Amino acid sequence: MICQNEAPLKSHPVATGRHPSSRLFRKTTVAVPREFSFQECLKFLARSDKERTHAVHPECVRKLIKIDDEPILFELRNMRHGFLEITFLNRLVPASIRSPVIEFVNEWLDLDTNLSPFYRFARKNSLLKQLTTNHYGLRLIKIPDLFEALCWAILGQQINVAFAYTLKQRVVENFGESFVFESATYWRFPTPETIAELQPADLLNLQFNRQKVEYIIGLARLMRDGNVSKQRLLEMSTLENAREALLNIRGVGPWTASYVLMRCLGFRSAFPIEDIGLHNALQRQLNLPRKPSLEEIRNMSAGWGGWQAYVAIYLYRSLL
DNA sequence: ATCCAGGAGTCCG
DNA sequence: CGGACTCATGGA
Repeated sequence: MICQNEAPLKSHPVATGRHPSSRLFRKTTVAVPREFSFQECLKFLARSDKERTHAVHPECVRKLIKIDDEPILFELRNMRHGFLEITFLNRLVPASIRSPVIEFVNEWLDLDTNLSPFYRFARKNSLLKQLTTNHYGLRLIKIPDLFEALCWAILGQQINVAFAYTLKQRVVENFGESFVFESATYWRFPTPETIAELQPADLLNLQFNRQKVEYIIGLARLMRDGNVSKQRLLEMSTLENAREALLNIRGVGPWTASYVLMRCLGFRSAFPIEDIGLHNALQRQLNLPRKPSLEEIRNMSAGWGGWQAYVAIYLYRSLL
């Protein structure tokens, strides 16, 4: 019931008002690329029932974002025939908001990437062949918010993922911004400005250890003060330069840097090779008696044709 | 109970 | 520079 349309709606985009400049939209559409499966993306997004920065339902996903300092709650669903439908739930929006939302969706689900070369490449490699067959159409699902991506990686260091989601849920519900719609609450990850002002005890109470508290508050201050920004990282010409900049952040080591290069900054050749979850996934996919060594993985991944980040996402997916 | 978990910083030689 | 130690708690 949550995902049903409330009222009959005209074909998209639904506009009101007489003048083009004042048109308001309730819905819009996004074209999807080849090699795309909305259900595979939903499955990935639904990994944890403790995730609060989006809400997955059987046929759709809802997310709260902010555009021009305005909260925008939208719903994404499959339309078939190569389109996704975006419904603006909390208000009608002008084109000046519709465009950035479409842009956000494109980035979130990595819709601008042509996966045909990857899928052709994968046919020649038994591991990649089985991953792309089993999870056809899965995209590199991003965490577009740099602060959220870095915090999520830091939270995930050296603890099991289930507990990491518990910690993330607590941070979001204690310090994030929320919006209530139809008696459900939707959340945004807290801003650096908010976290930068916290006392260590605020996070220790949520069962963070002292290291993570120090890392996350320090990171929040760096970002609040403009010393670290997504734009600056994206302006760096190469993966190596962005990686160096990330490694300068206290609490960000090789794994976290690669993870964020992949999940937030969209570098398709980034690969968090130290990731225990990926080691387990590789062991299972390759039927190995033990986890592969770093050197074995380095050798394998060197042959993944610049699609390492996609391989990582498909490997994570294989664990669900 | 015991071991592991989608690591990173520090210290030591 | 490479290796050992510490952090610190939930899940299985």
